[in-house]
Parts: sequence; C-alpha cells; structure tokens
Amino acid sequence: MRAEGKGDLLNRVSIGRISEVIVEQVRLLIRQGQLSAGDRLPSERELCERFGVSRVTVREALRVLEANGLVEIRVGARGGAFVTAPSSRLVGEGIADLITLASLTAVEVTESRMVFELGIVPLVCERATQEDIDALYEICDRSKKALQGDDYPLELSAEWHARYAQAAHNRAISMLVESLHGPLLMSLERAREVSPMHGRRGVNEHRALVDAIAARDATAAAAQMATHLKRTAERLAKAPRGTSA
Amino acid sequence: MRAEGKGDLLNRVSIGRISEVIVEQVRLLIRQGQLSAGDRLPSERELCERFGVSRVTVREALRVLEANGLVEIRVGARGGAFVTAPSSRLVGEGIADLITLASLTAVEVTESRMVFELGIVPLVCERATQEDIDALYEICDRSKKALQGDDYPLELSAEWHARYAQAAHNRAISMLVESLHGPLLMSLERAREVSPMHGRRGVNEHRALVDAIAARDATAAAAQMATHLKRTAERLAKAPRGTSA
DNA sequence: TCCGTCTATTGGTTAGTCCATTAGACCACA
DNA sequence: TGTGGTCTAATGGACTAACCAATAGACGGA
Repeated sequence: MRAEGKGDLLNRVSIGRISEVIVEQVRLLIRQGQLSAGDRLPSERELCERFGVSRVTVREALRVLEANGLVEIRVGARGGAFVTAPSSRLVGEGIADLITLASLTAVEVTESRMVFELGIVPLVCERATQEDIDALYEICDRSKKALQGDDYPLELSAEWHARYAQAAHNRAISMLVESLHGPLLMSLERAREVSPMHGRRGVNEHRALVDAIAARDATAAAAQMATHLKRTAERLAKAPRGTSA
Repeated sequence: MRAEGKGDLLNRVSIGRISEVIVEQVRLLIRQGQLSAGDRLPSERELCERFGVSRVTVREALRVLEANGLVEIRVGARGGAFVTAPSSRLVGEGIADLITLASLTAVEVTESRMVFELGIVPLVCERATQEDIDALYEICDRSKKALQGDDYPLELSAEWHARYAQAAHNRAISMLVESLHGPLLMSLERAREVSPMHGRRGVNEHRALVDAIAARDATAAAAQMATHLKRTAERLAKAPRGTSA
C-alpha cells in the first residue's frame, strides 16, 4: 500500500506502550531463568521507581503478565507478584477460546484427539512403566466404583486419558494432551447428553486398553483405542447441533 | 491440611477484582456471539459510565482481554477496542512459553510433531483436494528457487508443514499445527545450527511426500514423512545443549 | 484536485489519594 | 500456657483530575 522502496531503512519510531516494554523485560527475565517459579517481584511502588513510571503503568504490565500466566498476584502484607510454575492450564484455556470462537464442531475436536491419542499408542506401549500401568488400572477401578453410584465418571475419563498420555514419557506430549483437557471435557459433556449410559462400556474399553499396553501389544492397543474413540465420534456426530447456551 | 469436615458449607465470599468481572462479561458476550470479529466496543470513557467504574479499572480489563487475544486496541480518533478474529497466534505463544519455561528439549518437541504429522497422513491422503496438492507443490517450487540464492527456506518449510496440515480439512488440526508453528520454527532454527546444508534434502523430501499424497498412497506417504521427521530428530539429538542465549 | 491545517475523539500516562486485605507483632484474659 | 483480640505496616485495588499523543475527518486555500 505505502511506497517503501528503500526497504526498512526507515524503521518504526514508535516505541509503543510503556507497559508493554515492562512486560517484555520481565518475560525475558523469566525465560532466561533469572526469575524462577516462586520468586517475588518487587512491590508495585518499588517497580514504579525502578522503571521510572507511574503505578498505573506498572499495574497494567502486571495484568498482562498475569493474564499470560507468568505471575500470580497476591494481596495484603507480603503480597505482590510471584512468578508461577509453568502450567498448561492457560494454554488449555486459549485452545478452548479458539475452539468456541472459531465454532469448531465437536467432531473436529474429537478427530484431532483421535489422531494424537492413536499416534502415541506405540510410544506408550514401548515406554510405559509398571507404575504407569498400575495408575491406569487404579483409575479404571475408581471409575467402576463411581459407576455403581450415580456419578458418571466424566472427570475420571479425562483423568484416564491424561494419565495415558503421560505414559508416553514425553513432557511435550503430556502438556499438549493436558491442554486439550478443557475442550475434551466439553466434548465429553456433549457425549453424555446424547447417550447417558455410555459410562460402563467406556470404562471396560479403558481397561482392555491397559491390558494391551501391559502386554506391550501395540497393534491390539491401537485397534482398541481406535474403537473407543470412533464410538465417541459417532455419538457426537448424532448429537444435536447449535444447542450452546 | 485444614479441617473441613463439613465439605464446602463455608464458601468464599471474596468478589475478586472488579476488572475481572468486566473481563468475564465481555468474554461472555464474545463467546455468545453478541459481539463478533470487527465489532467495536464503546470507548473507555463510555465503558466507565456503563459499568460505573473508573477508567483505570476499565483499562485493566481491556489489557487482559487484549492479552487473551480477544480484542485489539487502536489509538486515535475512531480508535478503541475491536473484537479480533479468532487466531491461533496467541495459543502458539502460550505453547512457546510453556516449552521454554518447562525447558522441554527439542527432541521432545520434535517427537510430538512427529506423532501429529504422522497421524494425519491418512486423513490428508484421503481428503486432499487438487488445490491442496497444487499449493504444496508451489511451496516446494518456491523453496527450490530460494535455495539457489542464499536464503535457506526456513519459513518456507514451516509454511509447507502448515499447509500440509490444512489439507486434512479439519480446522482443529490446522489450528493445533499452527499453534506449534512458533516452537516448530525454534526447533528448525536449532536444526540449521547443526547442519546448514540440510535444505536441499528437506525440500526433496517434501516434494516426494506431495507425490505420495497426490497418488493417495498413504503407506508411502507415511514412510516418507517418518523418514523426513526422523532425520530432523536425529540431527537435533546431536545438537549442542544448553546454548540458549 | 490536492495539500496543509485545524479539531474532536480516543487511548496513554501521570500524580495523588483513599480503601481493603493480609501477615505478623503484641497484649490481655482465662 | 495458650487462645483470641487488636494494632500496625506493607501491599494491592480503586478512584479522580488532568494532560499528552496519535489519528481520522472536516475544512479551506492554492
């Protein structure tokens, strides 16, 4: 649009928002490890002096850092901004926002879950420790017990899938799956609307999957997982659309 | 730790931050579609009156909404807060933060990419349109051309992988892959440090992959993709560690 | 027609003030 | 001895009033 023949000889002079500069500075310190989880930043009033800006500006910077999940702010004496441990919670919220805003269908979300969870079957079968397997069985047991009451083990199913991903022994994969946790719960919620009696069968499938993993039988595990997820996908496809709110 | 025999009979009374209430209200409006991309929120001064709070409070709410990628703020006359189209950029930044903060290794990131991109091979082979295939070839052509100059087609490789994911025709998958775009670029950057002459071979592999997709040969495509990604992973494994600035 | 200027709108920043919450010190009473 | 109030200082939360900076659009002259 604009004539810019000389390339970027002329660079932007705008320095943007001051609060943004502060955000970047703190973010850098955290990324570089000079500030690590649990550390406390100076108080707002002290930060004002350090940066030579007003308190409002510092506070806006802290709001952004907080929204990004980098710090947690506590009030009262000995309060202040504390660097938080890295968490997948906020990424999950971001993904959840993305999904609702882009009005993705439950079918699309389920399919992506399917790709991921099916893809890690070989890794899990290869790397799962006895501890992993025990933990998965334990979740199955709890689910069965919960089924005898009125509680449908919705969160338990999510927990099972998260723990399953953890057995791949790759933190990047665990975090991604955990990030999908929120959206996953949403789609499970949806599934429950459609077929409230799904619980028992799902739990049995989970258990069969653990059996296959324990036997290091990747083929059987993959087949089982495919069935499990496909059934969910089919139920979702029959779900009523546009019933949000 | 605390004695809480009676469950949550005693619930928290804290109403939290005012700005947070505003954030939630606006977020809800956006989620429900009463505000959609491109819409302009009232000016800060008008929002003050509407909510009955001071301008500082409104501004803090806007900072959070902006950090969450829900609105974009423009200054000057006719400026204000505009609802943004849903974008995967911020989720990508979140994932990038997560990766650096949790100090995940490049190997772990690459492995998760591998799972995902390998997993969608069947979907892509089944669903890719002629348009998709043409676009992928076109990126290969551009990469080859760029290789003849000094430009190593780093971004082009990322573009290829993003376009490839798009050919799965599932928006959830495209968005996730795009979210991994930032981290992906980082790992590619890393790969370049190790073997600067990787370019030509990578481009050839991309082209062979498109050939397989065009032939709807999922088996060949998967094998090709596995080779391509595995080679990257191996190079990364040999990469020098802990050289982050 | 085109270019400069003026103006109103709107976000960015500051300073100063007060309130609410909290941890910790201290003290009185049982 | 210890249990529960009270006081105090530190700290974030919110408000007011004012000014600065960027910008779009109107207006007017060459």
